[in-house]
Amino acid sequence: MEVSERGASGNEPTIADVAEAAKTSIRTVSRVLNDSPKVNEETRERVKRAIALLNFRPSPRARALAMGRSLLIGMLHNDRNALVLDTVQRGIGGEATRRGYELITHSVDLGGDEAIADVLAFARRTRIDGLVVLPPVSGIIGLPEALKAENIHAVAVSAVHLDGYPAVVLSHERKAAGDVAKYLIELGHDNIALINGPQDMISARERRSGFLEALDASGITPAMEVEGDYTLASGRAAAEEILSRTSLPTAVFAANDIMAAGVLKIAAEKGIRVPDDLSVVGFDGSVLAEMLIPSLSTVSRPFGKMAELATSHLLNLIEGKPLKTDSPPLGLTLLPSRSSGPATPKRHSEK
Amino acid sequence: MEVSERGASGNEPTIADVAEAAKTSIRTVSRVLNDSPKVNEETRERVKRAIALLNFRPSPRARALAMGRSLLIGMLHNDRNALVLDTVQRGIGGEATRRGYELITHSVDLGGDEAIADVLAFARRTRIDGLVVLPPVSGIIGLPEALKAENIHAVAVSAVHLDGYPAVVLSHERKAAGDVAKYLIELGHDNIALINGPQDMISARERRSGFLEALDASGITPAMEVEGDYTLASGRAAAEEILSRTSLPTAVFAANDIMAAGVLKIAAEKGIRVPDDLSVVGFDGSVLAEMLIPSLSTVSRPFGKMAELATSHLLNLIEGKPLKTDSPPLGLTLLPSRSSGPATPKRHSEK
DNA sequence: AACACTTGTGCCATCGCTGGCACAACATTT
DNA sequence: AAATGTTGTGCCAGCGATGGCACAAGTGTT
Repeated sequence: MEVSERGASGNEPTIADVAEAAKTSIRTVSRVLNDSPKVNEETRERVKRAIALLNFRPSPRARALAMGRSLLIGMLHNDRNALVLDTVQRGIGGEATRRGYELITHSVDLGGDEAIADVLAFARRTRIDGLVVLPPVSGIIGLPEALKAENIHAVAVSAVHLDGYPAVVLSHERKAAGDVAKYLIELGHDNIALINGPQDMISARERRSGFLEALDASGITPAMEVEGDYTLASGRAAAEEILSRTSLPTAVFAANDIMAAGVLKIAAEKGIRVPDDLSVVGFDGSVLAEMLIPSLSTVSRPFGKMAELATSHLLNLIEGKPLKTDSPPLGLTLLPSRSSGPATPKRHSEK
Repeated sequence: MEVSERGASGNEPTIADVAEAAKTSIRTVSRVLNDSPKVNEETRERVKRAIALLNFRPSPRARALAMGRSLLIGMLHNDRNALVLDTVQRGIGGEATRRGYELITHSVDLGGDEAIADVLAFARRTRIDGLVVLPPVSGIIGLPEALKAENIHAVAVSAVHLDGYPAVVLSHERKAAGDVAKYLIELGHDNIALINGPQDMISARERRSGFLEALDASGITPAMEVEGDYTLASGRAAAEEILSRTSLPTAVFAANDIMAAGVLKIAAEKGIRVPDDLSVVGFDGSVLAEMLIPSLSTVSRPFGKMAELATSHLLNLIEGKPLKTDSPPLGLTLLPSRSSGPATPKRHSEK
């Protein structure tokens, strides 16, 4: 009776109210909520009607406390430019919600040993059940071990397989970068400059070596290599360096779209026509690509799908279900656009 | 004793372990955790040492259950504000964490009546203590009333005061749009086209009327107005329409940076030089602005600060503290760049 | 010396749910 | 007819914290 009074007092209905309304016990209602098979069909229906009638939703906090889990997962990211964050967050959040979890995001400042401590503090404070680790955070060395030591489930998205994580959703950036090289070679380019990403990041190294290997397979040596840090300023600086020489390359591959944007800017300033005098290809497939002039040829990555897949793995891990990592790897796609074209002989060329 | 055994078994320490280690009661430890004044200084120190020794962190779930709150706040995002998501999330998350809350994100699809139902379902499901509502979601009509009916605290960020929300952090977009108009007028422009945002959105209406009022104050009538929907495609379409006429405007004001990017693209295609033949100004101050060619003149908004302020208000509301809405409104800043310049007489002009 | 405060502390119930176990009711085997 | 499943159901004890209340000890008042 006290129970019914509480329920009627304007607060949220509780499982006890449902039990009373369905004329059964709290335990049975709980079984219905958790899809336990040991419930009579008729009883189950009665309970479901009561739930619908009262518009009852179980308290996640109480469930979490009783189950010894938080029903919360975390996501680690670092994307100051936020070109993909929304998409990724939708992917993770959607899958999490579907399976009864909620998402807490945490942005990590890279660099320094503090990053790991920061992540651990976040995980302990929130008591999340698991963590989806996105690039470039997944590249932090020692993080999977630190997480394992604290018994925190984690699944990573990365360009290469990472030891330490129980599951990694791979983004075959090496291959995709090779595809870019082949594409440029087919267009007749053999005088190609690279603007690499920071080489302490795994994905940046992959993009570089994939590109170089493909060049090498055609017997081509890059005209020049410059390292940037994925920012616009570094793309501009690299382009200044590359485009100030007397002998210009006919193509530039920048390891991300933002640096490619820098190249386009410098080329425009110097009166170098893209793609007539210079082909430019980026990497990321970000929303930026089609906003640039000319539209940037780039490689699109299915971030959303990858994030969703990683989340699915993570939840299986948390719930002790088999990981089924047999799903085919998601491919990256070269999206040729207006910033790249056939190589043409130039005034400056030796030949 | 059972308690200590449990504590020693490798699990997280609980408040009972701390109480035992500090040779006091659970209740007193709880008081220390909650900064209750009724604790002897010496006892408090002893408890604090025990907490540090055991590396104890109270379980948010258990606290939440006992306090009848979730200690969670929600944030609604949408792909329309994808470019600022990271900044906004940092602002909200930082303030929330500082005050003992965590942030749960939820993406909302605009359009349709489902949006409101979706938000309510999210709020009920998660039992969040409050909601920070950002544009464009804050523009949904009827949302504050729906939230109030469900007793969900909410604070909005918006371009205009919104009835229904107990607190609104204002972004003076009307004034800022007026500043853009004055800026263009000072540069000598009097033949100006507008690409407005979708007029069912409050901020888009504010930007439009602020701009038009300032033009009017100088006795200028816009050469043309086209409505877009804040996407690149709509910016392109609008630009096609505006720049295909025989008499070109000398300046275009696009209601957001993405549409302005579309204008730059069409202008480039048509051989219209920016800023020599045409000045272009956007709105948002997004990362995009400096990546475009030429760098886009735009209006920057302090999203991060606004989000943080909104969060602070929200938490005060939740905790029953006074709202102190006396803080000075945060200003938007016109950032002139390379895409705008003095008006010059043109071949096509009548004059 | 008796009374009323103030200050600090601890016991117990409670938040809303799940897990373990007992057990009633009925069907199936020996 | 007794022994043994098989289902479905309910009771009770947690999960880890907070809130209300009682109360011991120290201080100040008549």
